[in-house]
Amino acid sequence: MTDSAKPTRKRDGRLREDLIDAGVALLRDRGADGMSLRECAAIAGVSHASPGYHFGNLKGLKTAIAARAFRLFGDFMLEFLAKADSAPKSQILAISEGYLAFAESHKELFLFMFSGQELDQTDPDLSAMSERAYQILRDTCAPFVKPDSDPETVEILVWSLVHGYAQLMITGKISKASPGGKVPAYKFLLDHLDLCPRG
Amino acid sequence: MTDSAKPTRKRDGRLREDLIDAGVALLRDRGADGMSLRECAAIAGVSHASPGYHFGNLKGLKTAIAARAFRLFGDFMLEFLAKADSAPKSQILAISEGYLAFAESHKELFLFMFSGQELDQTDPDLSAMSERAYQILRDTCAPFVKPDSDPETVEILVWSLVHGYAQLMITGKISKASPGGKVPAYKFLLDHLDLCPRG
DNA sequence: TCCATAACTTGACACCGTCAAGATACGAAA
DNA sequence: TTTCGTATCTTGACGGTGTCAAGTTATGGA
Repeated sequence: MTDSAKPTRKRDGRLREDLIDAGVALLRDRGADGMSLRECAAIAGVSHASPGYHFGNLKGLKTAIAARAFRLFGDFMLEFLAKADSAPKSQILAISEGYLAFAESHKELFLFMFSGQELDQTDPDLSAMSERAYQILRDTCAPFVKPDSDPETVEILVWSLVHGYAQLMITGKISKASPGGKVPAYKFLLDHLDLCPRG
Repeated sequence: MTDSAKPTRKRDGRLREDLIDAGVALLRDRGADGMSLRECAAIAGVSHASPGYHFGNLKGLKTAIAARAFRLFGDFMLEFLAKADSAPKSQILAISEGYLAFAESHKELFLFMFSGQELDQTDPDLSAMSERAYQILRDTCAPFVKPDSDPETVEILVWSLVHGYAQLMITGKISKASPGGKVPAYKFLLDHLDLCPRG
């Protein structure tokens, strides 16, 4: 027997991923308001009520899309981390570069994730992927946390700066990029944070 | 004759404000997805197509709501500025307190403004009100801009920190408030910014 | 008095999310 | 091999939504 209640019919569970793919594509092409269960169904080539079966409701599909987005988001940061040297400051810069690269190359997803959409915050996939992303930040900030200090302070400092920069960047409010592009501009900002690794 | 094409009929232009009021109320009570042209019309006591006449389409109403929100947002910052002493650092803290007070007391509006909603960015009201809000930040940051430096650097630093903090605060991601509440916690963060007023 | 027009209504249309009910196909059981 | 249970998907319906066209009403000016 199969070892669990895994889907066994028709598309063998492939449809769920296809529907998320369709949702991501619609999000990219038409924005959050242009995505609908029925349009996703049409793109995936199934009937209009099929997404409802798999995701319960629109909120369910949006939650699945957000989970996928957070996974990709974490992947970006890990990828840049792996390419950087191990000095704490370099690592901070690396996750920031990953953060900004994701925001720029997946603008719609980035806005969607942080736009206060109605999502099912109890969904295990979504919470696992967003926890994972936050843990990457937490780990990278750890060397800067002073022994008897709250880790949250450093985390909020770094997160706020990079997130704010990303938001201003993708909404076009950062007009004049520094010579050398946006990452050098961000690095310049980062130098204004009072951060020093302990020990 | 009247001096322009000002509204002269029936509700004498009061309806437009009533519809925005209704939209703000719906936004507060049911979130962005719970607001509709038809529901606003019902609350204001007019027919379902009346909002379309005044705002063109849903995007138009959302734009008008965002403009109102930015005005209120600026008012908050100005109010806190007026109560603070004139030392540059105190002024920075004051607009930050206004920023955080607005985010906390008008959470739905705050999320709406910065959620990448489809808004008509060419709308004169919206751009005037968001420009005004940004100008308050700009003016307050001015004393910290070094003579041959880009003002944007300080502005992005301050804005990112307070905006990131606000976002984390209202989405419940800042768990343990410092003793004394959230503003002292923010002030503690602010001290980690490498800011010093020029001569 | 008449008229142009702003302000609003009515009615229609396509699209949407959601639900109930039916169809289908496959693994397991006999 | 036949039967059966169930996961998967379809069909059809419902009320709600944005938007448009056309009609109505009221008012200030000619």
